[in-house]
Formats: sequence, C-alpha cells, structure tokens
Amino acid sequence: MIQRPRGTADRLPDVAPAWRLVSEAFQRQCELRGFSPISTPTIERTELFTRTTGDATDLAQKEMYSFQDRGGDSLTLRSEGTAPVVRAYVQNGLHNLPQPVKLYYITSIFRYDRPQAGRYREHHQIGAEALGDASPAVDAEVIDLLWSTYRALGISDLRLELNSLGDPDTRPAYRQALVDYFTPLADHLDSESRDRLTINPLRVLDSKNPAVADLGERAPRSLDFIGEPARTHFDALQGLLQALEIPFAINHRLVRGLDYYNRTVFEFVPPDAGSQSTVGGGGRYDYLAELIGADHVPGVGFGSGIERVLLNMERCGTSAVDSQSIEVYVAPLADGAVADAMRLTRQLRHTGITVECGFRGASPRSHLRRASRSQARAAVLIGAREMERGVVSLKPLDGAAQIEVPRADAVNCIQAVLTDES
RNA sequence: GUGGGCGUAGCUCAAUCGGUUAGAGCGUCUGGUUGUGGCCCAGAAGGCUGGGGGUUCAAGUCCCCUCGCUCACCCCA
Repeated sequence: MIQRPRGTADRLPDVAPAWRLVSEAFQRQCELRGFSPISTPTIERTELFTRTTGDATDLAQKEMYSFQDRGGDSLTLRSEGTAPVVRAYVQNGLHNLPQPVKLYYITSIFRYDRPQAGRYREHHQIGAEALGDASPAVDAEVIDLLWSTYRALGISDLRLELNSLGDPDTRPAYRQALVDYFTPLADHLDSESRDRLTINPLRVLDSKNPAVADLGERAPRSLDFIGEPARTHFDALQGLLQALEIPFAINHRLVRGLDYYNRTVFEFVPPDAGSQSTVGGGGRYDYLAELIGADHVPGVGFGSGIERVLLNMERCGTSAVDSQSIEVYVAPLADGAVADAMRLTRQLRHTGITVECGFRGASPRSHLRRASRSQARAAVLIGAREMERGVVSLKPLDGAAQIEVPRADAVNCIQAVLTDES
C-alpha cells in the first residue's frame, strides 16, 4: 500500500482541538499587538534559502527539499520562515507602510532529516517578524509575543536564553578569536567540530558533545567583542525584558543555526533540556534583506514548532476540549423517509443547530444507538406512522419522555427542547 | 548520513522447542425487541503475520535482503 512519506504525519480529528487551541491563542496574542497575518508560497527559489541561511549551515547543505521544475528553475520547499517573509516585504513594497511592519504566520516547514521524537520532515511553525525598525523595543515586543503565547497555553516553565552576536563589522574579530582559541585544542574536538572550525567557527560553540561544550564555556565570549551600538542595544533589551518581567538568562554559547542573525538571538528551552528541545527561537537579522539583493531593512522575529509546543502543553497538563458536538440526530425509519429527514435536517441547521442525519432507512434501535454515540441531546424519528399523520417523534436522549409534534412545528419544538434542557 | 530497538485484525496484544484451520480484548456492523439508545448477551465482518528471497517434510517463529516505524547521535523547531 502507498504510505505517507517518511517524517510526515496525518493529523486526525482527535488532535484538532489541541491544534486549534494553539493557533487561536497565537492569533489572539498577535492581534493584541497589531501583528497581521501573511502567507507566502510553499515553494521559493532555492537561492532565497541558500543565500540567507548560509552555505555552511546544515540546513542549506543537507536538509533542503529542492527540485528542478519543468522550466529548469531550482525551487525549494519552505525550509525556514523568515527569509520568505522578508522577500515578500521587499517585493510588495511594504516599506511604504508605517514602520515597523508586524507580520505573523502559521505554516508548514520542510527539512530533509531523520525523523525522531519531536522532529519531522514536515513540521509546522507559528512565527512572527517585525520589519523596518531597529529599536530594541521591537526585539522586546517580539519576545513578549512568544512568551505570552506560551503562557496562554499553560506553558510557564520555559527558560529564555539570550545572547548578542554583534554586527558584521565586529564578527571577523570574534571569529578569529574563536579560531585562535580552538585551534590549539583541536585534539580535544570531535571531527564534526574540527570541520566547523574552518567553515563556521561560531557553530563549534553550540556543540552538544559534553567535552566540546565544556571548552565552549571557556571560549572567548561574543559579548566581549561586540561594538558599542550592539552593546547599547543589548543592554536596552535586557532592561525592557526586566520591565516586562520576562525572566531570561544569558547563554554565551547561543549562536543559532542560521547565519543571517546579528545582535539579538534567543531561544526558549524546556527545563529538562533534551537534545532537540528548543521550542522556539529567533533573533535580529538587520542584514538579511541585503543578502537577497534588496535595500537595508532591519528586522527581528522568531519561529516556534507547533508539534513541540503541543509536547510542552502535554507536559504542563494543558488539555483542549472538543467544543463542537452533535446536538440533534434525525432518524429516517424507512428509505421513504430519508428525503423528509434531510429536509428537516437542513431546516434545523438553518437555525444554527448542529445536526446529524441518518442516511438510510433503518430500525429505531440502530439509529438510536448511533444517536447515543454521537452525543446528540435529542433524536427525531420519522417513520411511516409519523408521515401518515404529518408528525415527527421527538425523543430527548436524557431519559425524558418521547413526544409527537406536528411536522410543521418540528423546528420550533426541537429548539424548545434543546433550550429547556440547557 | 551513523547506531540501537521493533513490525501479527482499525487499536492494544497473544500464539509453547519450528508443528493442525494465527487467537483475545477494545472498536465497527447486525441481531436479541415486526418502531426505540446507553448496560447486558449473541453473532458477523475484519489478517498476503510489512514485502521479497532462503533453510526445512513444515516458517508468524530461523537466516539474508528490503521497506516502514521508533529511539538516540548529528542538527534543528
């Protein structure tokens, strides 16, 4: 049998309430802050991702779903949320709107990787980007948005980790300092880290190999190399987070996996930090627009994996209830009654009642069993006896007595029964 | 890309040392009542034992390959 592609998931109805809870909570927090929804294509030109995330990143090197279309263009399934939004901002001239332009999205992300707990080839992210304003207050608002969303979902124990990578003019010096520090220690590094040392030295810092991580702790710190403007920015951000009473911790080893970040980077991680534990993260990317050939546009944003948010909700005991349920079940007792059953069903739905209609003439027993299982509060029976006399039988399913009502008054009577009970 | 564990009904699981027609619970459908639900009882449907090859008189069981799931590494959300 043809099965779903590896690392993808069918989302069945039983998980819909939890997903709805997440998306509605996030949308609510976005709207409270004046963020507007945006959606971009599932496919983008491959260069959009390679030029922004960085050639040396794992994402660009081995995780992209890329293909050639029939015209010969190389396209890639969205592997990351930020670059497409920046592209859309520039391409659609959103710099003509009052700045910053604040946008959010709920979308799927594709990365070719071995699936495991909390990691998929297609996963979903809630994300937000604020473009066109370099102020640290925007960083704070974006972090506040994500933090508030987690809180609204009952997740209150995530640790916010923070760091600053400075600006491009100070990056080479820091990079060189790391090379100078790690090179004599190369014997103590794993082969992966040795490779990174030449390609992308910053990445050595966030190795999870305990021995390497230990060396990383004593490595030169980004904050000692950043310039005065970045320092001022970072100090201001910390002050704002304190004013907003959002607890955070500085992590000198936090560098993030994508190359386009500058100044602020942050991650939310659970207290029992496993290996792929990051629930959400982001940062500032003031030079991303230039990487795709546009004018300078400062920006800051984040992405957070919905599947991981759900894992953390479960861990914190947040549960979602299914709000929609059938109120009335209409049961045709003979095939000749199906047409009128469907007509009554539509009349009821027209008044806003949630109705399920049995599709075949069958025994009352069979229909009522279905009605019970559907959680309906009342059943309406239409059989030969009812049709002869122009009535329907109305049976509350809580044990109250069954009554016959004129077909013409059926809708009103059913409404009355539903309101009496509630 | 690397390593471990696991694949039997829709779901959770049995099946002795390799030995008859692969079973049970839950779920589904039907009946127990010629027109009355939940509980109870009965019956039915539902399996290429993931797929292919091999060993054997005989394979769900042993061997090889393959696919899938899963956990971890790597990395990310």
